[in-house]
Amino acid sequence: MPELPEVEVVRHGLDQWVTGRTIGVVSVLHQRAVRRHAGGQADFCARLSDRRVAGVFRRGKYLWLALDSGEALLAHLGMSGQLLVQRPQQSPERHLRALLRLDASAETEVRFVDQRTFGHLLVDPLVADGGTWVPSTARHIARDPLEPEFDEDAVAAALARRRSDIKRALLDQSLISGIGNIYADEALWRVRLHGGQHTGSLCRSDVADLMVEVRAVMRDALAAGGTSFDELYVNVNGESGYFERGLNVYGREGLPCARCATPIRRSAFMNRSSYDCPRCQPLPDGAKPA
DNA sequence: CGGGCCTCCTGAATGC
DNA sequence: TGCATTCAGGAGGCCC
Repeated sequence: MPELPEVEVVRHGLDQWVTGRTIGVVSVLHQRAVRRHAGGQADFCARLSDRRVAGVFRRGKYLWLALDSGEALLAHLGMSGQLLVQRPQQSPERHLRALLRLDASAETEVRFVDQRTFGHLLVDPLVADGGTWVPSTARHIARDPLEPEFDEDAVAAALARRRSDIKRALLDQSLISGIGNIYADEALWRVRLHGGQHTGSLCRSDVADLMVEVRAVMRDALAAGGTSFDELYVNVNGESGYFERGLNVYGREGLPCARCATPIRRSAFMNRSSYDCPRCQPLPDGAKPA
Protein backbone atom coordinates (compact mmCIF):
# COMPACT_ATOMS: atom_id res chain seq x y z
CA MET A 1 0.00 0.00 0.00
CA PRO A 2 1.71 3.19 -1.10
CA GLU A 3 2.15 5.70 1.70
CA LEU A 4 4.54 8.64 1.77
CA PRO A 5 7.84 6.71 1.38
CA GLU A 6 6.58 4.66 -1.57
CA VAL A 7 5.11 7.72 -3.28
CA GLU A 8 8.39 9.58 -2.76
CA VAL A 9 10.31 6.74 -4.46
CA VAL A 10 7.95 7.10 -7.43
CA ARG A 11 8.27 10.89 -7.44
CA HIS A 12 12.04 10.73 -7.47
CA GLY A 13 12.10 8.20 -10.29
CA LEU A 14 9.62 10.13 -12.40
CA ASP A 15 11.50 13.37 -11.82
CA GLN A 16 14.62 11.83 -13.32
CA TRP A 17 12.82 10.40 -16.35
CA VAL A 18 10.16 12.93 -17.32
CA THR A 19 11.24 16.39 -16.17
CA GLY A 20 12.12 18.50 -19.18
CA ARG A 21 10.40 16.15 -21.58
CA THR A 22 7.25 16.74 -23.60
CA ILE A 23 4.11 14.64 -23.42
CA GLY A 24 2.94 13.23 -26.74
CA VAL A 25 0.04 10.85 -27.31
CA VAL A 26 -2.06 10.12 -24.21
CA SER A 27 -4.30 7.05 -23.96
CA VAL A 28 -6.91 6.24 -21.33
CA LEU A 29 -7.64 2.52 -21.25
CA HIS A 30 -10.00 2.48 -18.26
CA GLN A 31 -12.53 5.23 -17.62
CA ARG A 32 -12.31 4.88 -13.86
CA ALA A 33 -8.69 6.05 -13.91
CA VAL A 34 -9.83 9.58 -14.83
CA ARG A 35 -13.15 9.59 -12.97
CA ARG A 36 -12.14 12.65 -10.94
CA HIS A 37 -11.09 14.69 -13.95
CA ALA A 38 -13.92 17.20 -14.36
CA GLY A 39 -13.76 17.52 -18.15
CA GLY A 40 -13.86 13.85 -19.06
CA GLN A 41 -11.42 11.67 -20.96
CA ALA A 42 -11.04 13.75 -24.14
CA ASP A 43 -10.36 16.91 -22.13
CA PHE A 44 -7.87 15.02 -19.96
CA CYS A 45 -5.87 13.95 -23.02
CA ALA A 46 -6.07 17.37 -24.66
CA ARG A 47 -4.70 19.17 -21.61
CA LEU A 48 -1.64 16.89 -21.52
CA SER A 49 -0.67 16.60 -25.19
CA ASP A 50 2.34 18.71 -26.21
CA ARG A 51 2.86 20.00 -22.67
CA ARG A 52 6.39 20.10 -21.30
CA VAL A 53 6.97 18.69 -17.78
CA ALA A 54 8.55 21.32 -15.53
CA GLY A 55 9.07 19.04 -12.50
CA VAL A 56 7.57 16.32 -10.32
CA PHE A 57 6.32 17.17 -6.84
CA ARG A 58 4.64 15.50 -3.90
CA ARG A 59 2.61 16.31 -0.83
CA GLY A 60 1.68 13.40 1.39
CA LYS A 61 0.49 10.60 -0.88
CA TYR A 62 -0.37 12.88 -3.82
CA LEU A 63 2.16 13.48 -6.55
CA TRP A 64 1.99 15.67 -9.62
CA LEU A 65 3.79 16.62 -12.80
CA ALA A 66 3.89 20.41 -13.12
CA LEU A 67 3.22 21.41 -16.73
CA ASP A 68 4.28 24.46 -18.74
CA SER A 69 0.59 25.34 -19.10
CA GLY A 70 0.24 26.26 -15.42
CA GLU A 71 -1.66 23.06 -14.79
CA ALA A 72 -0.53 19.78 -13.26
CA LEU A 73 -1.10 16.10 -13.88
CA LEU A 74 -2.14 14.98 -10.41
CA ALA A 75 -1.84 11.32 -9.47
CA HIS A 76 -2.98 9.33 -6.48
CA LEU A 77 -1.94 5.68 -6.38
CA GLY A 78 -4.75 4.57 -4.08
CA MET A 79 -4.27 0.99 -2.92
CA SER A 80 -2.46 -0.62 -5.81
CA GLY A 81 -1.44 2.07 -8.29
CA GLN A 82 1.94 2.13 -10.03
CA LEU A 83 3.55 4.64 -12.36
CA LEU A 84 6.09 2.88 -14.53
CA VAL A 85 8.57 4.20 -17.06
CA GLN A 86 8.66 1.69 -19.91
CA ARG A 87 9.77 1.17 -23.48
CA PRO A 88 6.67 1.21 -25.71
CA GLN A 89 7.52 -2.19 -27.17
CA GLN A 90 7.24 -3.87 -23.77
CA SER A 91 3.99 -5.82 -23.50
CA PRO A 92 1.16 -4.08 -21.64
CA GLU A 93 0.58 -4.93 -17.99
CA ARG A 94 -2.64 -6.72 -17.13
CA HIS A 95 -4.05 -3.73 -15.23
CA LEU A 96 -2.73 -0.95 -17.47
CA ARG A 97 -5.20 1.96 -17.15
CA ALA A 98 -3.54 4.88 -18.94
CA LEU A 99 -0.32 5.75 -20.72
CA LEU A 100 1.58 8.85 -21.77
CA ARG A 101 4.06 8.71 -24.63
CA LEU A 102 7.03 11.04 -24.14
CA ASP A 103 8.68 13.17 -26.83
CA ALA A 104 8.37 12.88 -30.59
CA SER A 105 10.89 10.03 -30.67
CA ALA A 106 8.45 7.98 -28.58
CA GLU A 107 11.16 5.81 -27.01
CA THR A 108 9.66 6.05 -23.54
CA GLU A 109 6.24 6.06 -22.00
CA VAL A 110 4.75 6.50 -18.54
CA ARG A 111 2.24 3.80 -17.66
CA PHE A 112 -0.40 3.99 -14.97
CA VAL A 113 -1.13 0.45 -13.77
CA ASP A 114 -3.72 -0.12 -11.06
CA GLN A 115 -5.31 -3.43 -10.14
CA ARG A 116 -7.95 -2.25 -7.66
CA THR A 117 -8.68 1.07 -9.40
CA PHE A 118 -8.69 3.15 -6.22
CA GLY A 119 -6.02 5.35 -7.75
CA HIS A 120 -6.73 8.11 -10.25
CA LEU A 121 -5.25 10.77 -12.52
CA LEU A 122 -6.53 14.26 -13.28
CA VAL A 123 -5.37 17.56 -14.76
CA ASP A 124 -5.90 20.57 -12.58
CA PRO A 125 -4.65 24.19 -12.29
CA LEU A 126 -1.74 24.87 -9.96
CA VAL A 127 -2.62 27.37 -7.23
CA ALA A 128 -0.38 29.24 -4.81
CA ASP A 129 -0.26 27.91 -1.26
CA GLY A 130 2.08 29.43 1.29
CA GLY A 131 5.00 30.07 -1.04
CA THR A 132 4.65 26.85 -3.03
CA TRP A 133 2.32 25.64 -5.77
CA VAL A 134 -0.15 22.82 -5.39
CA PRO A 135 -2.89 21.41 -7.65
CA SER A 136 -6.23 22.85 -6.56
CA THR A 137 -7.65 19.38 -5.93
CA ALA A 138 -4.89 18.68 -3.39
CA ARG A 139 -5.17 22.02 -1.58
CA HIS A 140 -6.89 20.44 1.42
CA ILE A 141 -3.99 18.03 1.95
CA ALA A 142 -1.87 19.05 4.93
CA ARG A 143 1.91 19.41 4.88
CA ASP A 144 3.64 16.11 5.50
CA PRO A 145 6.12 15.53 8.34
CA LEU A 146 9.13 15.48 6.02
CA GLU A 147 8.43 18.93 4.54
CA PRO A 148 10.46 21.82 5.97
CA GLU A 149 7.20 23.83 6.17
CA PHE A 150 5.60 21.21 8.44
CA ASP A 151 4.42 23.10 11.53
CA GLU A 152 4.61 20.75 14.50
CA ASP A 153 3.28 23.34 16.96
CA ALA A 154 0.20 23.86 14.80
CA VAL A 155 -0.38 20.10 14.53
CA ALA A 156 0.02 19.71 18.30
CA ALA A 157 -2.52 22.48 18.87
CA ALA A 158 -4.95 20.88 16.43
CA LEU A 159 -4.57 17.54 18.20
CA ALA A 160 -5.28 19.19 21.55
CA ARG A 161 -8.54 20.63 20.17
CA ARG A 162 -9.62 17.49 18.41
CA ARG A 163 -12.06 15.09 20.04
CA SER A 164 -10.86 11.84 18.59
CA ASP A 165 -8.18 9.25 19.12
CA ILE A 166 -4.60 9.41 17.97
CA LYS A 167 -4.67 6.75 15.26
CA ARG A 168 -7.68 8.29 13.56
CA ALA A 169 -5.96 11.66 13.68
CA LEU A 170 -2.75 10.27 12.15
CA LEU A 171 -4.76 8.96 9.21
CA ASP A 172 -6.51 12.30 8.59
CA GLN A 173 -4.70 13.71 5.54
CA SER A 174 -6.06 17.21 6.15
CA LEU A 175 -4.32 17.32 9.54
CA ILE A 176 -1.04 15.58 8.75
CA SER A 177 -0.44 13.89 5.43
CA GLY A 178 1.42 10.86 4.12
CA ILE A 179 0.58 8.42 6.91
CA GLY A 180 -1.53 5.32 6.17
CA ASN A 181 -2.53 2.31 8.20
CA ILE A 182 0.91 0.67 8.10
CA TYR A 183 3.07 3.58 9.23
CA ALA A 184 0.49 4.74 11.76
CA ASP A 185 0.73 1.39 13.53
CA GLU A 186 4.53 1.30 13.23
CA ALA A 187 5.04 4.82 14.60
CA LEU A 188 2.64 4.21 17.51
CA TRP A 189 4.52 1.01 18.41
CA ARG A 190 7.87 2.82 18.29
CA VAL A 191 6.65 5.53 20.65
CA ARG A 192 4.69 3.07 22.84
CA LEU A 193 1.34 4.78 22.41
CA HIS A 194 -2.00 3.01 21.96
CA GLY A 195 -3.89 4.16 18.87
CA GLY A 196 -7.07 4.50 20.90
CA GLN A 197 -5.65 7.14 23.22
CA HIS A 198 -7.61 10.39 23.07
CA THR A 199 -5.82 13.19 21.24
CA GLY A 200 -6.66 15.59 24.06
CA SER A 201 -4.80 13.47 26.60
CA LEU A 202 -1.46 13.79 24.80
CA CYS A 203 0.97 16.37 26.13
CA ARG A 204 3.23 18.41 23.89
CA SER A 205 6.21 16.13 24.46
CA ASP A 206 4.10 13.05 23.57
CA VAL A 207 3.36 14.70 20.23
CA ALA A 208 7.03 15.60 19.76
CA ASP A 209 8.09 12.01 20.46
CA LEU A 210 5.43 10.68 18.12
CA MET A 211 6.55 12.98 15.30
CA VAL A 212 10.16 11.86 15.77
CA GLU A 213 9.07 8.25 15.26
CA VAL A 214 6.76 9.07 12.35
CA ARG A 215 9.69 10.67 10.56
CA ALA A 216 12.07 7.88 11.56
CA VAL A 217 9.86 5.07 10.26
CA MET A 218 9.27 6.95 7.01
CA ARG A 219 12.96 7.61 6.51
CA ASP A 220 13.80 3.97 7.22
CA ALA A 221 11.21 2.86 4.67
CA LEU A 222 12.43 5.40 2.14
CA ALA A 223 16.01 4.18 2.52
CA ALA A 224 14.90 0.59 1.92
CA GLY A 225 12.67 1.47 -1.03
CA GLY A 226 15.29 3.67 -2.61
CA THR A 227 17.70 0.80 -3.06
CA SER A 228 15.45 -1.76 -4.67
CA PHE A 229 14.65 -0.20 -8.06
CA ASP A 230 16.73 -0.21 -11.19
CA GLU A 231 16.99 2.93 -13.23
CA LEU A 232 14.41 2.33 -15.95
CA TYR A 233 11.81 1.06 -13.56
CA VAL A 234 9.81 3.42 -11.40
CA ASN A 235 7.89 1.30 -9.04
CA VAL A 236 5.67 0.98 -6.04
CA ASN A 237 6.24 -2.33 -4.39
CA GLY A 238 4.47 -2.89 -1.09
CA GLU A 239 6.09 -6.29 -0.63
CA SER A 240 9.73 -5.37 -1.18
CA GLY A 241 12.67 -5.32 1.26
CA TYR A 242 11.48 -3.02 3.97
CA PHE A 243 8.21 -4.80 4.53
CA GLU A 244 9.94 -8.07 5.18
CA ARG A 245 12.55 -6.74 7.56
CA GLY A 246 11.42 -3.46 9.01
CA LEU A 247 7.85 -3.90 10.21
CA ASN A 248 7.46 -4.48 13.92
CA VAL A 249 3.68 -4.83 14.26
CA TYR A 250 1.81 -4.46 10.96
CA GLY A 251 0.64 -7.86 9.70
CA ARG A 252 2.38 -9.65 12.58
CA GLU A 253 -0.57 -10.92 14.62
CA GLY A 254 0.55 -13.53 17.15
CA LEU A 255 4.27 -13.01 16.47
CA PRO A 256 6.46 -11.85 19.38
CA CYS A 257 6.97 -8.14 20.00
CA ALA A 258 10.59 -7.22 19.21
CA ARG A 259 10.89 -5.44 22.58
CA CYS A 260 9.06 -7.68 25.05
CA ALA A 261 8.09 -10.87 23.16
CA THR A 262 4.39 -10.46 23.97
CA PRO A 263 2.31 -11.68 20.99
CA ILE A 264 1.25 -8.85 18.71
CA ARG A 265 -2.47 -8.19 18.79
CA ARG A 266 -4.75 -7.51 15.83
CA SER A 267 -7.99 -5.67 16.36
CA ALA A 268 -10.79 -4.31 14.19
CA PHE A 269 -10.55 -0.60 13.42
CA MET A 270 -12.58 1.42 10.92
CA ASN A 271 -13.55 -1.67 8.90
CA ARG A 272 -9.92 -2.75 8.74
CA SER A 273 -7.15 -3.81 11.12
CA SER A 274 -4.89 -2.33 13.75
CA TYR A 275 -1.82 -4.07 15.12
CA ASP A 276 -0.16 -3.29 18.43
CA CYS A 277 1.70 -4.78 21.38
CA PRO A 278 -0.70 -5.21 24.33
CA ARG A 279 2.16 -4.79 26.81
CA CYS A 280 4.26 -2.00 25.26
CA GLN A 281 1.24 0.07 24.21
CA PRO A 282 -1.19 0.14 27.14
CA LEU A 283 -4.33 2.24 26.99
CA PRO A 284 -4.52 4.74 29.85
CA ASP A 285 -7.30 4.15 32.40
CA GLY A 286 -10.65 5.42 31.22
CA ALA A 287 -9.79 5.48 27.53
CA LYS A 288 -11.82 3.29 25.21
CA PRO A 289 -10.14 0.87 22.81
CA ALA A 290 -9.98 1.98 19.19
C1' DC B 1 -18.93 22.17 11.37
C1' DG B 2 -16.38 18.05 13.16
C1' DG B 3 -16.27 13.40 13.52
C1' DG B 4 -16.85 8.95 11.83
C1' DC B 5 -18.81 5.54 8.95
C1' DC B 6 -19.85 3.74 4.14
C1' DT B 7 -18.49 2.95 -0.34
C1' DC B 8 -15.87 2.34 -4.52
C1' DC B 9 -12.83 -2.13 -6.67
C1' DT B 10 -10.22 -6.61 -7.77
C1' DG B 11 -7.99 -10.79 -6.70
C1' DA B 12 -5.88 -13.75 -3.23
C1' DA B 13 -7.06 -16.49 0.47
C1' DT B 14 -10.25 -18.97 2.98
C1' DG B 15 -14.58 -21.70 4.00
C1' DC B 16 -17.90 -25.20 3.16
C1' DT C 1 -13.11 -29.46 -7.06
C1' DG C 2 -15.75 -25.42 -7.21
C1' DC C 3 -18.48 -21.88 -5.80
C1' DA C 4 -19.30 -18.29 -2.25
C1' DT C 5 -17.47 -15.40 1.21
C1' DT C 6 -13.94 -12.60 3.41
C1' DC C 7 -10.33 -9.42 3.47
C1' DA C 8 -7.17 -5.62 2.08
C1' DG C 9 -7.64 -0.12 2.40
C1' DG C 10 -7.26 5.70 0.56
C1' DA C 11 -10.20 9.13 0.75
C1' DG C 12 -14.44 11.43 -1.08
C1' DG C 13 -18.95 11.84 0.29
C1' DC C 14 -22.55 11.73 3.26
C1' DC C 15 -24.97 11.56 7.55
C1' DC C 16 -25.74 12.94 12.31
